[in-house]
Amino acid sequence: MGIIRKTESVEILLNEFSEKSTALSTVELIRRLKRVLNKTTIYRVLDKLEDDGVLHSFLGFDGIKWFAKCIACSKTNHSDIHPHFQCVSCGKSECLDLTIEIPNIVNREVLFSQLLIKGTCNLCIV
Amino acid sequence: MGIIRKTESVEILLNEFSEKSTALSTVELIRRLKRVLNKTTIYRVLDKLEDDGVLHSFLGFDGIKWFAKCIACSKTNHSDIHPHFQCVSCGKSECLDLTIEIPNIVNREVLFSQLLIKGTCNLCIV
DNA sequence: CATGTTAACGCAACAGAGTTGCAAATATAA
DNA sequence: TTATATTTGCAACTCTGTTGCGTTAACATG
Repeated sequence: MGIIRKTESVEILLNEFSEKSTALSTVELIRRLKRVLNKTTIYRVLDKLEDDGVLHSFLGFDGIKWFAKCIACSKTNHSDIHPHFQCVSCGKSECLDLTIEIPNIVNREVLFSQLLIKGTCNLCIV
Repeated sequence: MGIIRKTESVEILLNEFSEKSTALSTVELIRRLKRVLNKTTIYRVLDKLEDDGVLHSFLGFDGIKWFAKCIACSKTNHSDIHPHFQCVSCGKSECLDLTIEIPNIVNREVLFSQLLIKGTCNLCIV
């Protein structure tokens, strides 16, 4: 896979991620762009952007897929092993600038890990 | 919610978890028990067992829900904050007997966290 | 600039996990 | 044993995500 052509769809989607640095769910993107892009296109472009190391993805607590900009990833190495935070109040997800260390586990080879933290975000704490 | 009656459905489902201590996915349980229990019943009983602190759940990398026995949970306090491991080869998930410390995050209140580790399990490492 | 090739798109239909409403069955208390 | 309230099965549905295919458009080449 990988991005080959610079199409309008790619531009539109990348534009959504350029403004804020919070993560966006597929559901939210489909809702926002339903007048402009077909949902199939959205899913396909997101997958390609992830393959290219432009975006990374994770699953929220509800099983919905979220995407966010990659900071130091390449096509071959997705190095965004940071935790993600999901707010129980407003539902927003965001990347956390933290490094977590995954301990070695006996008899098992660790390939990847995902830490998802549920809580209340800075805007929802009254 | 919570378990009120000791029904046959509850017994059948608990029996599935009594033999081994690995986690079971809803999909696997529905497949195993399709002759005996309706899938709606399976979902409902699993939810109740979780509410009662008998089982706990987590989402696998594919977004499918997994359940496993609780060790030290009560109705009001689900204390199974341990990592879960999912094998990329055989697909099995299991609880890891590790304690991970979630760092405090500025301006955010942490309520719950889930660490999911993807890798190769002891049986699939050749 | 015109044209051919091939990737990307839109649409519709589909797939799979999980939910809901309701009538029938069953556990439990009286 | 009977009354009552919970639980179950069924069917239909919701929602996220995927697939096949004909059409559109990006881009390289001449």
